Amino acid sequence: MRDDTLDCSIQRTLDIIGDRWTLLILRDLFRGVRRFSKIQADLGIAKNLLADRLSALVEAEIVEKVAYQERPLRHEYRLTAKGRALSPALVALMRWGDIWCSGGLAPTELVHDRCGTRVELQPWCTTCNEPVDPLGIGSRPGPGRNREDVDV
Amino acid sequence: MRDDTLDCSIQRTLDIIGDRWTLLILRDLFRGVRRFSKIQADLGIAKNLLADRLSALVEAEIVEKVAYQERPLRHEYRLTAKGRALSPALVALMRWGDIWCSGGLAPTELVHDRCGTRVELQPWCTTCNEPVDPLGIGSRPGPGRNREDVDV
DNA sequence: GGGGTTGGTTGAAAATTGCAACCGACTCTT
DNA sequence: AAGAGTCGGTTGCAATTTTCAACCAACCCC
Repeated sequence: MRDDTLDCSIQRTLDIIGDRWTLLILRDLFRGVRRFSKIQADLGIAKNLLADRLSALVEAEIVEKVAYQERPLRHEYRLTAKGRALSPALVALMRWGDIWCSGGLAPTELVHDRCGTRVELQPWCTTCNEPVDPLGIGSRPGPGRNREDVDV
Repeated sequence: MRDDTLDCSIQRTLDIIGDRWTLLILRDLFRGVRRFSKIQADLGIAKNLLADRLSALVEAEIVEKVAYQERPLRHEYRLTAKGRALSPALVALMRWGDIWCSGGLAPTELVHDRCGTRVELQPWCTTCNEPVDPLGIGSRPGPGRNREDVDV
């Protein structure tokens, strides 16, 4: 569990969405809050920052700007497939908050349809076909590793 | 609106770990980089910020400070159970980066130490104690509050 | 005693964020 | 047709955070 200092997907991801507001903006988009003024009021974020973050998200193709009416031309922001793919990360952060910051009382629960109880995200070994303890996870260079230079 | 924001587990979580450095520090701890100077060199973070973040993490009981030698008394930082519970969130962020920021080719793969093969994140039902098909997941307001909601 | 390592602290500059005011295009009311 | 309101911003400035370099204290080894 020690070889990779350099070329890290967590780093790359956090470079894009790892500031104080972006994940909260994405949470609102997931929840269906898609308009500038609604997000701004919901989060209490400064308007200039929200404009910056949204245009960065559009540039990163995580979000797209779509007209929702013509006559006063107005746009809303929608998640792309790339943005929707962040769902597991938000779910994982939400579950952690439920358990460790809300006394275990979830504001919103994800449930197993069949039995009606909570679902978690669990590291899983596809070979052993069983859950993996976090401390039993190691890392190694993957196929996408090509650069050996710049430090994170 | 505002009250929902205050009551959201994602918000609570990001209040604690949602700055630019904290998740990267935790990534290093997961990877076994546990000493102040190693983390500092690895991330390139300013030393005063690293000290601040680490003490905030200790205060939040995500990390604990443990002596690793006596005679020059030195400490290292270790994840607590609460910290280790963030593993799924980090894995989710990493997998997203693998797929969307590295052309689908993971720079680093997570592997099961015991068998050496790849680890994925699996939705897991804590009641049935078995994996859940993503299509079998629903959501509902939890005991922490009821509002109209989310389909993350 | 000199030099090196570890784990920091301090203080000032630079960058980022928060805040309030303003704007343009449009609509709705009177 | 005037005036007020909404939406989605932009601008400029103050306040907060982050960065960077210097310094420090304890301890080790030579």
